[in-house]
Amino acid sequence: MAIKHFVCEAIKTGALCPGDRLPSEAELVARFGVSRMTVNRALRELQSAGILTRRAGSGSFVAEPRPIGHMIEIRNIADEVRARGHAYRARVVCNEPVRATAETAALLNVPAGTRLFRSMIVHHEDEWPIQLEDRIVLASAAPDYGATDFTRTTPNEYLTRIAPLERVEHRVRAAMPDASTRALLGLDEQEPALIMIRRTWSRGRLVSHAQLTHPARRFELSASFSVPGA
Amino acid sequence: MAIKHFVCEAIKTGALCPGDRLPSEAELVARFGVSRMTVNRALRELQSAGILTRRAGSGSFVAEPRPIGHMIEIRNIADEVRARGHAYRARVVCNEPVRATAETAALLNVPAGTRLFRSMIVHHEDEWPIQLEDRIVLASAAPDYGATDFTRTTPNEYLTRIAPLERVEHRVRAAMPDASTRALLGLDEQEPALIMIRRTWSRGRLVSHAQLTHPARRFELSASFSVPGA
DNA sequence: AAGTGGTCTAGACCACTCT
DNA sequence: GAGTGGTCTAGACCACTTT
Repeated sequence: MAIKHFVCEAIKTGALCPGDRLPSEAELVARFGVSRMTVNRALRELQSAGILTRRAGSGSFVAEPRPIGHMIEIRNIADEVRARGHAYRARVVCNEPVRATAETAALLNVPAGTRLFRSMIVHHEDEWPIQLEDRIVLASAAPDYGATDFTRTTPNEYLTRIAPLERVEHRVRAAMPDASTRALLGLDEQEPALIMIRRTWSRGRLVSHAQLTHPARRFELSASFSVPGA
Repeated sequence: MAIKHFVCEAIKTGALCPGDRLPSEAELVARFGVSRMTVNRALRELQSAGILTRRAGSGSFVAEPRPIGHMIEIRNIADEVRARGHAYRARVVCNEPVRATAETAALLNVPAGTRLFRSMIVHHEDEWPIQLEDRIVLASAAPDYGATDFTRTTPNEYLTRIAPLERVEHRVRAAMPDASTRALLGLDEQEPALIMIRRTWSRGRLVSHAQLTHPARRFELSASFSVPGA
């Protein structure tokens, strides 16, 4: 439908930004020469897709960037910690431009030698390490990644802000961490870790690969959802 | 809206079952005394919610039981194994009626003494144990649970068939398994396990609590989703 | 008071499926 | 060919928000 396409394109190209008001139904009726029911349906469907918010008496607005967390509640770890009433602190072990090696190239599905950033960050809850984040990022998709202060903003926050998130994939497994990981997370020798591989796509490209290692004792991944319509 | 409510109630009460045909739009127009656009919108919204499937020229039908797996792909373990081209086999360690103890009562949020079923099943992929399923089920919600042959159908399959699934919750963590679990899964002493707690609700009640233990080496939980509209 | 979206009506034309 | 859903029109009344 022409109207949905028009609105989606305007959002993609940036002509319409989150919070912006759309033309009213009446204006779109005039502009596209269709009936109001048609305009109304188009906008209603975009609303139910989470792309617009609408308020009777007020107008239709481009929705804020989508909340990812509905399905797998791995949101912003800093917010999560603070929501529990604890202090959040991050220690940036490294954050530097690198060239893709054979292994990292395979992880991001790019040629060896591609410019990447590699960061390792230990996230703390009240001084307790709760996550080691080992991430590689496509430099062309996030040119300022290396200059970002990740004690103030998390990589995930940064990436979702600069690049529209299209797809996320999580894989979770348990493993015994290696010695250096144990040291960074302050783990006992016998303690297993919950490892999540999180890959994100933007503008059709796989842009980031993160390995998130958690002490098993101090972490649980949860997902909960209702069956729609039931 | 009256029509959506009518259809949903008919499905909930069992008057309409998956695969059944609904009255045509014209019939609903006559029955409810509303215009066809109203009927059409109601049915279209139920379709987009995944409750109906519709085919032009043919009719509207109650959709098959919903695919749970979109968000967390823990589907039917038997199908998963077979999809990998391997043989699936289940060993039922126990499956018996029990009364809720203090602990199991707390897990299902029922009074102690409530009638339950308790089953323990080891799922195998080509003779390799890949999951220990330790489950308790509300007997009043699944009266035939104890008489079901779980070498032929999985508990999850059985439960989703007899009770409309309303809500699922998953919690995942890593842990070192105890000795009896190690024995059932054939694990080494040092091997961590990925433990998923899966709780399911039906008709407003928490009906099942399952602890699924997986050898970490042989298992990965994955979830992948696209951002709608992006 | 003017403008907005929310909802509904009565009618129309079409492509498709079923027989 | 009869019946189905897919889509659209032109008009209406309402509750709400904004000014």
